[in-house]
Amino acid sequence: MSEEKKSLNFIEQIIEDDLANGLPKEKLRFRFPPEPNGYLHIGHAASICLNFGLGLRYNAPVNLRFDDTNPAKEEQEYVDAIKYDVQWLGFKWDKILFSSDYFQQLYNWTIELIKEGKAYVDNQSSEEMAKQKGTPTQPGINSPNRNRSVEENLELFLKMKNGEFEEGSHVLRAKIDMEHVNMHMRDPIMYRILKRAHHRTGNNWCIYPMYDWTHGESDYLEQISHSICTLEFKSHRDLYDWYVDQVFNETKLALRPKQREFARRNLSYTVMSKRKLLQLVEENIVNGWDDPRMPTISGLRRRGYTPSSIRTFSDTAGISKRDNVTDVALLEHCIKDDLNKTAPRVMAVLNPIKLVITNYPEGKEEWLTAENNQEDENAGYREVPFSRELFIEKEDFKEEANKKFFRLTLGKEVRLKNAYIIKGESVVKDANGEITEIHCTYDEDSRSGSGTEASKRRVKGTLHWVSIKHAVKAEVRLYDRLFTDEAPDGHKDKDFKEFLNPNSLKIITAYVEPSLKTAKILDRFQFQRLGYFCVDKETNESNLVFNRTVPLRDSWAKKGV
RNA sequence: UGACCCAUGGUGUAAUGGUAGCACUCCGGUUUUUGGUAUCGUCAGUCAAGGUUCGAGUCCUUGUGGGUCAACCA
Repeated sequence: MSEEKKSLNFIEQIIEDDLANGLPKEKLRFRFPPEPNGYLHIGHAASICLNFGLGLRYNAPVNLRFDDTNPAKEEQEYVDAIKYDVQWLGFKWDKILFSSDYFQQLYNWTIELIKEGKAYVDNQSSEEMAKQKGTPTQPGINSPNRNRSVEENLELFLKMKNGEFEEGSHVLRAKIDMEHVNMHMRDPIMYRILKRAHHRTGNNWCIYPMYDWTHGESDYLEQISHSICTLEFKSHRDLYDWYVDQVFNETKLALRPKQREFARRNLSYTVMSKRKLLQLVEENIVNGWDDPRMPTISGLRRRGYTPSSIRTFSDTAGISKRDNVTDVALLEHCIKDDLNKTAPRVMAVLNPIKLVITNYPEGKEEWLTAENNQEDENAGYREVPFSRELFIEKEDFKEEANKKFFRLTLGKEVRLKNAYIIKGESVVKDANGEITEIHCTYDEDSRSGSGTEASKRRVKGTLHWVSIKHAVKAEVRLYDRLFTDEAPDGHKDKDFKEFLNPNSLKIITAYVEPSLKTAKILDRFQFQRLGYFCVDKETNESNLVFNRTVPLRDSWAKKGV
């Protein structure tokens, strides 16, 4: 066997270079650092698969670290959901950690920085400070408070910490360079006053460190070798490095973490920003974070996506540094490919019309053997009931049709899947001319698997069906893309909600074979000839609910039009 | 009137100075008791102009296009 040479992505190349330049392999360590202010989505999955994938590849630990420095937005509910999603995706973290674990250490370091004259308290309004900050093309000017004495800074900062000042009245700033070409280096804020309870530290603190002053230091404390984030943090890298430099102590913690950036993953026909997803939830445009139309991990799960399909998608899409919009067709391909191999086949009729087999004895019923999954030889068989009156799909019958219509018409034969060959004979119509029943006859010797000559006859079409007497009613939710535009938030002068698809959810009543009575929440099936479906969490004793994960490819419908 | 990042088929990615490849999508053929799957095939790409080199998608220069940066958010 020749080993396949898999090309490295640019992050792996950076790591390989570092290893080649002397970084010991045992020092490799990664982290996935979500802020617990919302649910994880398919874009996060890219980051999760990247970081945990690196951990697997190099046999290195990966921490799950919650970046929880803003109590105004963060909640325990999100922490729990994120933990669940990461493990559901199939990854194991080394340690579960919180930036808030480092508040005291951060505070201690801050005192040192103030003593070294590298940080100062500023009590100007945010408007004043913004004015002094300059613009990307114009340098800023120094704050009048920039040269407070160390003693005064220490005293003011202590008062900030002790809650003696109002929110917004004072901040602590790093003293770097107001003329720096990088805006982030113009005396960035390190601490602000927030008189709010934190979901973990309660009311212990009323000053909270900012992201930049927390992230690199957390990486450093955890000795993360490669801190991988998205592109918009690129310009934060100078600050990241500056902060790490301030506390770096080779004898205590020898490894200096390295921030590297990759492009976030976008998906066509949806939005990925947490703010916009939150808006969809709060305005009840969708039914919660786990609405099956949402690109969240929980939404995809409820829709019927498997962890493996999401991992395959992330790996296949890859990573790079350029803006991208990945075609949702790739995601759909990944789930279809997975489910094709694993999902049991069943019969369900979504749009029923009655079919009567006139030469089949009234009152007779047979239990026919059906293969669960011809792609999986271990999947076995089940029994499905057959009788004189069945439901088939309305679309599977036409009174008259051309040669390309491989379904039931008057005078022609088709096979009923797992059952008999039938021939269309006549129709019954109501006063409006609508067909209410189709009458047909069956060939008694043609039963599937019976081995008779008649059973081996080839007919052009095969239809799925359910026995009316035995069928189980089920609610089926048919989903379409949430937006009608490939990039709903890619239009400068239009709100993304203008592109909402009014038909993204259609609820119907369907009839399914009785074996489905015992289906459990999250069980996935292929409704033959229709698509993949998954049992919804709202299923109960009296109401069986299915979500359509994705339809089967339909090359007939495409040509049909 | 700045700095930084990016530019390969419709989409996403690979080629580490040496045959532009893979996957998805689209389209067509074969097989099929799912118009599914499988399988075979077609179409389709290096932003532009210069330069270096025996040789450039790759290196250099200039241009063009896109993105990021001025929250007491992360």
